[in-house]
Amino acid sequence: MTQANTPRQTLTSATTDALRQRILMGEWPAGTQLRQEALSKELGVSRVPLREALRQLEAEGLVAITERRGAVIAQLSLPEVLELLRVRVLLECDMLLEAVPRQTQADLDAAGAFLAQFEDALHRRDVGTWGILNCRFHLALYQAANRPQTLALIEQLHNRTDRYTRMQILLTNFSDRAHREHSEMLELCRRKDAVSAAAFLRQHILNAEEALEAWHQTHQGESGRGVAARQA
Amino acid sequence: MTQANTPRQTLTSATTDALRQRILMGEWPAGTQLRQEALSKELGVSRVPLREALRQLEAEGLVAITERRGAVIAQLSLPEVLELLRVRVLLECDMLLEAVPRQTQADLDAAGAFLAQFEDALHRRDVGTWGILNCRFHLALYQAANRPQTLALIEQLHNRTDRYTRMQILLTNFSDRAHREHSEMLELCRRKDAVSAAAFLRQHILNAEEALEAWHQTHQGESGRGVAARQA
DNA sequence: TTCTCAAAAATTGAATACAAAATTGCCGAT
DNA sequence: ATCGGCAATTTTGTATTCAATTTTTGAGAA
Repeated sequence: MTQANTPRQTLTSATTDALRQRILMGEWPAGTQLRQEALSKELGVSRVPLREALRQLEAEGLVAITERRGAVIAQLSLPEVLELLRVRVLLECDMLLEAVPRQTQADLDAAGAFLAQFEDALHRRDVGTWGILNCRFHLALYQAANRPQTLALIEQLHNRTDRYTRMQILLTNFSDRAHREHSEMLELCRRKDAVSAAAFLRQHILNAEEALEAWHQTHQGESGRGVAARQA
Repeated sequence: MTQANTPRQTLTSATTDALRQRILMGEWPAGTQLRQEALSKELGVSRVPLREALRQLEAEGLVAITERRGAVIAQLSLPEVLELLRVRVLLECDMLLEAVPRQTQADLDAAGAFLAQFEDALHRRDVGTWGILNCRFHLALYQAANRPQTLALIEQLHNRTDRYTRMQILLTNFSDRAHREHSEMLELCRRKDAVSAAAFLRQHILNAEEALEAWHQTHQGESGRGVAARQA
């Protein structure tokens, strides 16, 4: 469609990106089997680049490959999600502390733009887009810290956890609260109050953590091993 | 050799493990081209599993794949190494604080065993083994925290950074100092002094960071873009 | 009916062969 | 000596084929 004849991007990379996008949009519930034959036919590629893409996504933690049993959408238990959220608290607070003093007007505007789109997706109840914008907003805030490696790590952590926080927020109608917290965080950044912003960010992630834990308490044993049973 | 006829492990996994091991042992300097044809022939596998292995190692940050130019051993600039070391400080200190109160005698003995092997490799000047044992020792200390996901993240960070800290320690003859610091850390864990142990760990990583930075100051412009020119 | 076990079907893993696209290096012309 | 272009190497992608393993199906027995 875009560049049928001259593939500037390798098929493997394009396949990886397409799959990652669709996984992040929540197209498949956790635990879904990804059949090589069916997927490769659907994407219009052969099995070789598809398998390379699956390997890459496995290393990113988005799919799980069991030998001779193929790939499934990665599934995290509640303790595992809590672990990763805790790592996010550590990394993101540290990043924000360094980013705030360096943030230019353009940085703040970029984050603000995501916040606006965010609100829009919220009203349309477009959960997939909502999750992706949530990640983009956070990353935009940390951009000014000028630490690309750490930023990439944080992005991967978001990719692995957003599925769960998103679901939690959808089911508990915490979307308004999350949006208000985001606005408040951006406002603190505008005021160059790095310490308060980091403290707020910490609480923001811990809130999601607690809500996820509480939801799991009341719904335990309802689904399989994983946190999420089905979605969308 | 071990199981020629019945490969319980798939070739892709075996290839990934073998390549990771050799990369961590420092067999190839950073930036080395990995030719698919040559490597697959050397490992006795076809190109398909080799390419899947390279994709996986790319996602782990050990090799870098440029489209249509193939794979090279990953190369980090000094700022990038410093970034990752800083992430390590955050994660490892947090882990150690949680691990120390839960450490059993068996945990401490396991770490101690690595320390002994460590000393041995040091006297043999076996830098590759030294680096791997360094990682194992650290991971053994965090085992009791019972946070497998975080542990896996820390292991990946070690895999990406050890090449550089190892080189720095080799070139500056800091190996004795590193060993003394490790012994001291283990002793603090034995005394259940988590706070001191974490503070010591923090300083331990920051020491490596500073030495790396100082070495780079005096040797700047000597090699290419990366921190390391050649090795072993 | 339900359970168990064996055969069949489906799926994954891997090798090989072949084609196409891009990069690299080399060679000659200006 | 530098620039442009051609050829060789290398990477990338597809198709085909086959082996090994898992999953499903189905028949027979309790």
